Amino acid sequence: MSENQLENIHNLIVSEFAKTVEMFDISPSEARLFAILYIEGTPMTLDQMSDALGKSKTVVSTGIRNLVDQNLVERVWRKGVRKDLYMADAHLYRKFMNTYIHKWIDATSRQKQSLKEIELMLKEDFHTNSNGAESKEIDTLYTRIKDMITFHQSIEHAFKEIKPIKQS
Amino acid sequence: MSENQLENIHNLIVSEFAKTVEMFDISPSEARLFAILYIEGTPMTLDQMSDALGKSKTVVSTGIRNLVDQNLVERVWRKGVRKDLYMADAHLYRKFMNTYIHKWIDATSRQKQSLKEIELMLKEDFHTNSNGAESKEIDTLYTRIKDMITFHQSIEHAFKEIKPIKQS
DNA sequence: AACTTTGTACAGTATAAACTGTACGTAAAA
DNA sequence: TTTTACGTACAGTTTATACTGTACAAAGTT
Repeated sequence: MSENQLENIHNLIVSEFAKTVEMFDISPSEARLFAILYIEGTPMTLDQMSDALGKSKTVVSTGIRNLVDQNLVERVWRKGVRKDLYMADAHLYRKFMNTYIHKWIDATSRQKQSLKEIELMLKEDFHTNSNGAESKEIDTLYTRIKDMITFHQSIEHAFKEIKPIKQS
Repeated sequence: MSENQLENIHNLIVSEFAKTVEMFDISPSEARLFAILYIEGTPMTLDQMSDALGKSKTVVSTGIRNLVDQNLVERVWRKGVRKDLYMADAHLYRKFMNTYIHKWIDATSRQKQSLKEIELMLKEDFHTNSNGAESKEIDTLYTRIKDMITFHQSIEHAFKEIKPIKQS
């Protein structure tokens, strides 16, 4: 009875935290996998995770690989244990938030660059030869591109403003 | 030839900007719809958008509704025009970034609250009656919940640090 | 060496999301 | 009023995603 109740609470915590992890662009299944692993605290095998997640071992295998690739989970070694063991990284904020911020900054600066290149193309091709109807569209395109670049600069600035916080 | 080239550039810009819009959790199709509308600058009808998007009118209809619901697009009225006209809001940063920040802050504070409630449940149910094996699990759960709450506080703090920027 | 066990690739299946076309209510035009 | 045009609800279809189970390679055990 109390046994069961504790299991319920455990489950509640996992579900709640999985939602948080999902917010960082991680799929529901993998988010829950991470949550299970994180809340467990100790290293787990694929079979244990498969049990806890209620999904096949294949799902866990590929899911774990993605999480490892994203540097959120690491494989640990323990003497005398044959199976692979995995453990969630404890530094939640550092791992999640910093990666997230960098993802935004990278994407936005890359896209800003693309827009600038397109802007150049427009300049080179059309600053001489443009009849009436065309030149009007070209003008609006210029305006739009400028606004979009400003937009990206604002985004970049916003995310750069976030300072990494030291925490466990 | 130059006609066609301009169309190509137009298309490049749309594609590039659609990627940006997708980053704000908007589906690819709706993101492109917004990009088309934004770059066009002038109000468009459903049929025009359907043409430009290359998808059926139904898709545009539902897509536009979602964008309107998210306050990114507004219906405009023009004398003598029978069809509905829609226009993308020009205030990119204000509309996208502020909504996005608030979404994060709302979600994280809500989840933090849930975790605190679960923490209370744990306290009430288990501070007296806990045998050995159980009490160990309860302890780790406490540690985890505390860490998760700290995590949420850091997220909340980070997003609140972003100041809204005034721009077109 | 033969025999187990473990992790993952792959193919097939189930579930979910996106899209199309028809049908219909509503409102403008004749 | 009748007719035409517009927007959207809905059902059906296509396409993408998530998942399962088998099969196999690699490593461990006897």
